[in-house]
Amino acid sequence: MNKDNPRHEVFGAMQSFGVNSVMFRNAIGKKLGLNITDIGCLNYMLIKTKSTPGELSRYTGLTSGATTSMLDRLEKLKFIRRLPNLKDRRGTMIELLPEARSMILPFLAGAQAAQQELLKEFSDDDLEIVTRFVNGFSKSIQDQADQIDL
Amino acid sequence: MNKDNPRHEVFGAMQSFGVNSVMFRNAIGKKLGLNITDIGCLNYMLIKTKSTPGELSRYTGLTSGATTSMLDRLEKLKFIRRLPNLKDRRGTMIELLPEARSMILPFLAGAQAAQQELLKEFSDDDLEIVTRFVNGFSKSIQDQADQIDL
DNA sequence: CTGTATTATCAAGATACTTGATATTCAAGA
DNA sequence: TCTTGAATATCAAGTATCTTGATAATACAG
Repeated sequence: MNKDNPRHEVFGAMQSFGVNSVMFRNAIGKKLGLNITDIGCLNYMLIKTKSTPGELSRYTGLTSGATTSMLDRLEKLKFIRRLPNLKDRRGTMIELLPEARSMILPFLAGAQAAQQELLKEFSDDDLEIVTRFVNGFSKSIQDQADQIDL
Repeated sequence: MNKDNPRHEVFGAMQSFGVNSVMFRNAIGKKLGLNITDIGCLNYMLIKTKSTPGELSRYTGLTSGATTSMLDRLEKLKFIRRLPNLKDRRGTMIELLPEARSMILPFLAGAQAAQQELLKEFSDDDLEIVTRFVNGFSKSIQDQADQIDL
């Protein structure tokens, strides 16, 4: 394992990104007066828009009981709402409310602007390479997570 | 904002990676019988090897009091140890114990193997592009996090 | 249909977190 | 040097959150 080999720097970059992502959402959570669990859930909802308690339970690592009370908090705060799940009458659909989205987006604006600038430094071919790598890397840890859960 | 534009797929890939990272470390934490906070801390320590309570407090989003008791737990479980901070006698250095590392690494092995395979599909030039993009993206959210904290 | 699994919720008890106070040390300036 | 204000980590008390185990409703497989 040669650490001077540029082929290994990319792993470090991915790790740093993971760390910075966490610190980023924690910073937003603190501003909104939310605990770490709740802002983690909202971060996920911001990406997925719709989800279910079961899925959120798997993402957050919480038990189903804790997930219920997390959703109770977020519902009371008008960040999400529960809807009937038409595909499974036992279940519930969780929806991020538009007002919640507009409450969070301002915190992302600066980063998004910087990301648009970053994009200009790369060709379409470049970005195809990046996407392919990141998706591959992402899959490697997703497969491993599934393996561990089995 | 054209969603069919491949220039936007790369953002989705980064988001998915962030989500998968969280689920990955939660899966490992569950196997080790650790709570979400503690596995988050260990994940960070696995990257940094050495840290301080203050730094871990900023990463986890915990207050200093909660950080102290988190470190008490991890110290009792022999995952970390506290050492005197030679550069600041108020402070403490936190060190990941080698035994802890060897306890966690087996869970990463499968993913690391897949990542080595992935690496083969990319040239050095490709990887330089990926690294540059990921670092730039990482910086965009780090800067924004700093901005929010101020 | 019948039995088993899955989904989400609830209540009680266990765990972890926040707040505010404290002691120590640092860093800057008189 | 000596003083002052800030930063480090810890602790104890009170609060918030989480886990566990039980429950009801529905899905799904045989």
